[in-house]
Amino acid sequence: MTYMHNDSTITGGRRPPGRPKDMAHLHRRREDILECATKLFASRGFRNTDLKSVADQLGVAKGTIYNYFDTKNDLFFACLAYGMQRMRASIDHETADATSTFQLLERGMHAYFAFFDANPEVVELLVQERAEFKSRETSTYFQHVEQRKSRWIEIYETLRRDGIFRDIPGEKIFEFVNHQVYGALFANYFSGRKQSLQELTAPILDIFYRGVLSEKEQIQGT
Amino acid sequence: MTYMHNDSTITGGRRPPGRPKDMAHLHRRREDILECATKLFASRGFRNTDLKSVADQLGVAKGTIYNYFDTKNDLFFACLAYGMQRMRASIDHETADATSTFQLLERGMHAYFAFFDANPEVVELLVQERAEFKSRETSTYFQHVEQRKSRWIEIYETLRRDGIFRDIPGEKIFEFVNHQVYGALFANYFSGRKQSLQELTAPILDIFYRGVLSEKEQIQGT
Amino acid sequence: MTYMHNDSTITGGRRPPGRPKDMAHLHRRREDILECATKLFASRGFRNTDLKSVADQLGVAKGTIYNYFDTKNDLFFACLAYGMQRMRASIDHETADATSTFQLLERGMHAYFAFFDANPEVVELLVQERAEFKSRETSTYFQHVEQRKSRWIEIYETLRRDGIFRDIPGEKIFEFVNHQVYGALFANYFSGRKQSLQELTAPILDIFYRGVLSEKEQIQGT
Amino acid sequence: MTYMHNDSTITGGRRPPGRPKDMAHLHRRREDILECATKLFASRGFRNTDLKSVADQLGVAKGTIYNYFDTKNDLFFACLAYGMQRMRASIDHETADATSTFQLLERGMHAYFAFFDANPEVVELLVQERAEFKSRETSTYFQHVEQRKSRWIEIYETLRRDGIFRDIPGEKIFEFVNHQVYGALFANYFSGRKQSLQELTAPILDIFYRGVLSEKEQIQGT
DNA sequence: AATGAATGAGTCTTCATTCAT
DNA sequence: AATGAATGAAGACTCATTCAT
Repeated sequence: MTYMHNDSTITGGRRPPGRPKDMAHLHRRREDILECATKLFASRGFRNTDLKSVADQLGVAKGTIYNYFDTKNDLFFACLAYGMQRMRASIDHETADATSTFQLLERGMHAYFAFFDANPEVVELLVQERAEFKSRETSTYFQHVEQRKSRWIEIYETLRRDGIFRDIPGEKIFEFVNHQVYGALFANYFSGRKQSLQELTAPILDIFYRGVLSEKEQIQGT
Repeated sequence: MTYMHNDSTITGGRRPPGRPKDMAHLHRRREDILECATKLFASRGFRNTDLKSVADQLGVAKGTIYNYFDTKNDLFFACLAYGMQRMRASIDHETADATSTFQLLERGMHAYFAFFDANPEVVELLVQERAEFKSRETSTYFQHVEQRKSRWIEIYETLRRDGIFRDIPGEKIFEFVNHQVYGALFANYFSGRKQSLQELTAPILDIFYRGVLSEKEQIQGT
Repeated sequence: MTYMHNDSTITGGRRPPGRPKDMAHLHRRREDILECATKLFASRGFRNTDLKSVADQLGVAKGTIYNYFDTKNDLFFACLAYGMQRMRASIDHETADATSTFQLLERGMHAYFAFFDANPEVVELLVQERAEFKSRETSTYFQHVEQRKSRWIEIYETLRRDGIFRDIPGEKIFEFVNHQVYGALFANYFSGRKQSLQELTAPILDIFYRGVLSEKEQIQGT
Repeated sequence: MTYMHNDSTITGGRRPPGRPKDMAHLHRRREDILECATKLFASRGFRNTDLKSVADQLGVAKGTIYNYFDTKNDLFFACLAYGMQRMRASIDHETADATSTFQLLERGMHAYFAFFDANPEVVELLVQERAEFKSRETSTYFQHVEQRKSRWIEIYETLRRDGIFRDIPGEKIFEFVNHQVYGALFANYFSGRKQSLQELTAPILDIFYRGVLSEKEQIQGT
């Protein structure tokens, strides 16, 4: 049942003339193109990838890609959006049933790292975006960050009010965490070492919660 | 037209007899090209910057650039090296007379941030490098990081041995700090907000040393 | 969506039994395509009109057009032929019952101008033909002219023999008239002024018959 | 003396560095391109001429053309302007020392026809312009016509005031003449017959001045 | 050393045409 | 008969690089 015919026996109306559209096929092909293009953009860079090579890789003609995306730029932005959407879905899914704030933070960070461990191309796409499209005021990634920002700040402020966190503005904490995961992400893929990010979750949270100073020093430092 | 320097103000002395072979001029022009190219590569991106525009901006012919650099790629890598060299010099200068480990860490981070506050183009160059030259195994920046790595790890290990730092491997700490400053750097310039990085030094170190948990919580957590 | 005609209003009668083989529909659709294509070719130019836009305008798929015309070129030539045929029909109709030579000339010129006042697209088609299909030895329009030529020359020769026209070869007169109407036609539409051509009939004939010189001068000039 | 060096012995100033510009060469090459492109645009049509073929014909690389003209459209308009400029120069030259109005009219018409006899490509360019660039409100040719219009109308009005021409508005006469020459021009080249236009001058003026009706008829018609 | 005209390989994009359904 | 996704040849334009002067 891969075909989605207009079933005249159900609609009772007249069947439109001509070959019916195979929506499933269209949708699948669109995603094939996105996935293939994402991989090539990521591995060679946006400017070093010509659509001919995307088409070749897919086993279709160059013109076919233009049936799905108007320009090379459009295709790129669609890849970006597709990647970010998958990232959000992945994180949301993993954090959906967290029962405590600490669990939420841990699962969120873990899901974030896990996603990029599994989809390193998406990081490359973010880099490509900033490299090629300087005119765009904010990057796609930061639009995502801004969306989540207030929610996290609220969480941190609550922990602070409850005496669980020290007296540090929620925004500062957010920034700290944000920089840490962002730095881990980019450092890892920029450096060319393809080590696991997920494993960083525990050590990061340890230092984040307790700092590096020994108990003795912390007391003295007060 | 800014490249017509009065060389005597630089050499300060009389011209030697015979054919001058004006090395100062050559050197100065080389740097002019590097600075101009850096700005353009940073603001428009490597691929969106053609050498004609670099030449125009300098008030020089395109061919002249080829007298100083063999290819566009070479020019780019020279810009990168020039930027990194200035970064190293700047940090080294600021940290030269630190009297304690804590001071070294603070001054180092501050100098690092201060440099990029003053030279944001260099960050862009690092991004451009990863975007365009995927083949290069490690980025210029990470070559720098690797150079300094062992020195910092040693410092952290000493602090750990002396009971000043908790029992965390020096490498983990190094990674944490590294990710933090790297994340701050990129997050700031990627996001398009051109806020000051220097101001981050204190809050970062505060959390880095003491963590976010309140005293009460830290004891309970033990 | 204007192509869905109620065929019964055209045939006026009941559908014959058996497979209808709806010829009227086919014929009507062919003309719809011709009219739509004519308009687009005329307003955008042959090369700037893609068949997709013709199909879109008709509310039909691109492939449908290929059921009626083999190639884009064929479609264009069919538009041209359709326009010329309508022109001939229009002129023939208007001049059918002329009772004198002078009336024939006047009505013919008027009908000619009236047709192009009402169907300016046809002029554009003639221009497009010469612009794109240089290889064709003679243009469609001149095939038409050649057809009528001998008839007019005969008329002019008769008037000359009868002493009504001066002693000028019929061919020269034909050429003069031809150039005048042709020039008026193109000048008008090329210039972008969409003024009425019909109104030119009287002033043209006046000068054509009597010249511009005053009586006194004509006598002197003899 | 084909080179135009900056002669330091004359200017007394410093010679600018680098290879001096050879203005004569640049100018000559520009014209070579214009002439070659004009011929190809005229013989194949604008859309059927790719710049590669222009370059090949000239024995230069495609890129060279782009050093002289920014786009294919620009090149086309430059060809058009170049042709019109030569036309104006030619007519002006031939009519410069006309001693009477009649002589001016005759020489003007003759020069006009002679130019297009010698440069039929220019007509084709005018056709191409209307075929491809419909958006342009008025064609290059009609801009020329408008420029000359008032001058001719004045001449016709004077002849009318002096009783040499009949009582016909100068504008009507201008239009008549304009249509006649324009029609002759286009009819000739559209028809594919490459007959001489110059020879039309006399018969045209004959009918224009005296009309086709015999003396007898003219008197009766009054 | 400096100049800048010339080069031509490399790419994006368009669109007439085909054909399976 | 109608549909519209797929095709791929064609062509405009860019720009790093060369080299004669």
